[in-house]
Amino acid sequence: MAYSDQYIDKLRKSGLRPTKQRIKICEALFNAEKTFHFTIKELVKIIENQANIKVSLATVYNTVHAFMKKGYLKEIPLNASQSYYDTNVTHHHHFFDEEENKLIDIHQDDVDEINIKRTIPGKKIRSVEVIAKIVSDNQSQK
Amino acid sequence: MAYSDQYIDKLRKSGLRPTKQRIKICEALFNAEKTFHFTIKELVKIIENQANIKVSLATVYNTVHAFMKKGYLKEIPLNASQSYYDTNVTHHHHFFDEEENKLIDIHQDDVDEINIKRTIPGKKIRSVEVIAKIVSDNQSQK
DNA sequence: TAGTAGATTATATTTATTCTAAACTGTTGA
DNA sequence: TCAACAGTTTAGAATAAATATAATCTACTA
Ligand SMILES: [Mn+2]
Ligand SMILES: [Mn+2]
Ligand SMILES: [Zn+2]
Ligand SMILES: [Zn+2]
Repeated sequence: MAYSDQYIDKLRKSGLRPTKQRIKICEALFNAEKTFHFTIKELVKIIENQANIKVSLATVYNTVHAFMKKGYLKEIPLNASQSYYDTNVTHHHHFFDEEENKLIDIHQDDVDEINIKRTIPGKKIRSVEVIAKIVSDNQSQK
Repeated sequence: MAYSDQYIDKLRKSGLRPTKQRIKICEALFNAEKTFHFTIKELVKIIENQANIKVSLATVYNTVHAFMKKGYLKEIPLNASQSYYDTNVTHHHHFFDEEENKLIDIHQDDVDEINIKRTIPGKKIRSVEVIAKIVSDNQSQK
């Protein structure tokens, strides 16, 4: 299993023991062709579908938090009651489709440099993220 | 009470009955010199401090939602477990101080126009908001 | 001023997330 | 090789924000 080995390495290098559960979660998150956005509930479903082993909910939460701390996942702020996570950890922005409750990546290059002409004394900016909320365009019917 | 009258008007014009509770909540939200950000828990505290009448938690939630629907409040997306609300309903951006868990307004004029060179077919942009996360700057000691 | 739609309230419920503490397992070094 | 142990998993309990319920109350109007 080439993938497993790769994840075992990744986990070991991160100081995380490569357990069955964590390797399974790595496969669910990082085997995908493309990066994607997910909630914990959705991730649990993905794991169940690819299931040969069972992973408890607490472990899913623990692992997602551990991976965030290591920089393998990002949390996306949305005005929802549940957290959204992103396997794309590069600096980028989002459309949020309010009707379908779906996040769409906007590549950094697709947004002109954001220049904030204001500073807070003693503080520095750690990240700058844009969320553009989108809805159906019904004007374009004519 | 000039303020009360003003809020009674505002509520009536919005099709909301001007109840004692709603007027009280208007006073808590809109008497302030400056706009501000709050959580439900904080709003409940503000009301309690200015208290002459009691307002139940359910009514606070109901009223905040009603005011949002009318455009008197905005919800601010943060990766927190509770919703933040804003009495500043103009288009603006935010610093989020991750250490103090505090939002700071950035006036629209303090951010250069945000140009997104990408569209989603059949969708239009409803809003574009920037969140800049800030942390203590310890490099600047020298 | 009575009737009614709308509003408030205490309380129960829902649901995402975190905590607990017992059982289990990957790692290490003797 | 394997015992020991720190790290991990787990079921289930706890927490807390938010919403639902349904009985009571009240602002409005005719
Ligand atoms: Mn979290
Ligand atoms: Mn809400
Ligand atoms: Zn993304
Ligand atoms: Zn604001």
